[in-house]
Amino acid sequence: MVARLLLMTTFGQPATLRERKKLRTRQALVDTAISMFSERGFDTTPLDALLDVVEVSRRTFFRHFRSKEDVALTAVKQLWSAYLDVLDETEKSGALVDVFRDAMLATLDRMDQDWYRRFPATLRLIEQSPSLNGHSLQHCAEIQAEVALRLGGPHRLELRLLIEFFVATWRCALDEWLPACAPGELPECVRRAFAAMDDSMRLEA
Amino acid sequence: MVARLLLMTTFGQPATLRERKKLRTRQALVDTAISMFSERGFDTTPLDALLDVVEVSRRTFFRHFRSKEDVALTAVKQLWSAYLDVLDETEKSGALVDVFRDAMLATLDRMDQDWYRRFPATLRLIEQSPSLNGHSLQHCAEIQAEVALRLGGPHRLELRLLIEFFVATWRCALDEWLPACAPGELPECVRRAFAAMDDSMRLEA
DNA sequence: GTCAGTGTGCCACAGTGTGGCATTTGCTCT
DNA sequence: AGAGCAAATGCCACACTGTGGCACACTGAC
Repeated sequence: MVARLLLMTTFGQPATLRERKKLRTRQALVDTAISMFSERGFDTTPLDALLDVVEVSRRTFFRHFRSKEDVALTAVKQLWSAYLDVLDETEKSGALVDVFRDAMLATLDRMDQDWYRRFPATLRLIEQSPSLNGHSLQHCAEIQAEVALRLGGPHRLELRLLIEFFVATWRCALDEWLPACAPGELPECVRRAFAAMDDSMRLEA
Repeated sequence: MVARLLLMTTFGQPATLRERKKLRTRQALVDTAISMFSERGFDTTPLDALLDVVEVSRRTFFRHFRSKEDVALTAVKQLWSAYLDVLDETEKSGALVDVFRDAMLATLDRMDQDWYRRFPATLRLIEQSPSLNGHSLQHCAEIQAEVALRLGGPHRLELRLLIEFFVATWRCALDEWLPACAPGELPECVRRAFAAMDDSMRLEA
């Protein structure tokens, strides 16, 4: 059992037929969701419409995803999950801001082409739907707590602040990137945003 | 008509009986909501339970508040509304971070005793319920956009960053304050958090 | 082949939020 | 004071999301 789990997580393909089938329906749900929500709007597309297309019962959907928002935000969650992985592998030395920034750049480098197709669409959905925005922000908060844990507990005020600043800067970078959404330009947007942090603290009225 | 509106907004008491009555039921909803949610939990308290106690129909409730979360977050919204007022009255000079911080200190000084009773309870509700947390974060985002508007448009990357940092710092200050929640200590928490901003940027691994 | 485990479908239900329409209640003008 | 008007409210029905219970089907192990 342990060996099979390792097989699944190390290479992309799960060993058993059952698990592959499960992943197929999951993937179908994610893909169809993104495309239907993008076309008809998130709030104005009932979940049942998605389920009819994918031919999956509501009960099954909610065994795969916690909510309608959850399936729409899959790309975002994948990014942060990968980010935590990168952070675990990174040896931290020097300024923590740079560690956070470089880990994000490394993460962006890892994401595949399929992700770069879904992620901008997801950002547009978030922009358009308050409900998605709320869930997205809340997920960011959970990630922040996770990052704080990995760096020695949330007790230090300065550390908590820095992590908040990091995520805030990342969101600003996304806003700069969103209009064009050229995959190659995202790292540059991230670098620009992080470079602007110091100046922003010194802004005069 | 205009005169009456001015009367209402300038002094706390609206002129007409109708408007006072409206405010009474609104206030009853807010008070009862905070107390019921605090006692029985936000997610585990059906809206109908609240409506039965206040003796208000669902239809009426949703003419006063946009959602169940909305009524629970009244204290938070009051704070930010007052903050925007203070910001409008303030003449901005010197470092913008200080302007933001001082405006918040001035706002805290303005809030009345009733607010200081409800606000900590609201924070605990937010901490406990993911749904409330999401709505609260989204409201913060709306306020950020509003602040950016009042300072010359959201186009400047540095300005957007600074506003994000300000709100993030405020949230950290709240986290420091939350355990004790002594009204007099909140300004001190705010000052400490803002004082820690620079150090946080220089944190080493 | 049998049997356990698990993913799934179906049904019913609770809870939130909205639209339409009638009713009441406060306000205004004569 | 009384009639008319506008606003607030109540009531009913409905759409949508999310959950619990139970039965069925399929996969994998013995």
